Amino acid sequence: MNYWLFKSEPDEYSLDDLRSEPGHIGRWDGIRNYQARNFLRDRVQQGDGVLFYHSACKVPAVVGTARVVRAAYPDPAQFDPESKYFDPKASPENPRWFCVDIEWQSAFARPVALKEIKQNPALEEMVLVKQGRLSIQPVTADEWSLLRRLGGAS
DNA sequence: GCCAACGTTGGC
DNA sequence: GCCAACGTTGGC
Repeated sequence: MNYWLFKSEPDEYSLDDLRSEPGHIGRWDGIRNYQARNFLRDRVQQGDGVLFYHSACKVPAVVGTARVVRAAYPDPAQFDPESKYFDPKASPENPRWFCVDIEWQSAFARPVALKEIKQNPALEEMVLVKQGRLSIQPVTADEWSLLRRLGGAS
């Protein structure tokens, strides 16, 4: 069982959007960064915990949690010429990009802002702090527990 | 909207 | 196989 932090722009896909999906399950697609792709493809397992992070917005913050319900499979959008995520170099025989399915789990009583995370000495080793621009990143069990506590998760 | 941090691409 | 150009990400 591993823990992750997934970033999403709330204007594109927010935690509430995930909750609104049928069965509270949504596809985490559109990842087009190689470091993030490699984590998604090689390391993210069914049952893993996900901190849901809102990026590129007024108050970047961890806003809740989700759970991985399906491990990596080829992102269908890469084969769709109509999609903005279309990749002409990808083929079903040789897919380049992957996605997972996640299930909404909880919304924090209080979002934990990036600013607050950066100021907390217990969180200074988070990838979020050390390497800013990575949209899928590993989180330790201690970081997971602390973030949930700070967010007032039950 | 600027630009810094990464990784990939491709000319030579 | 070097390295400049390019694409993506995302805080500010």
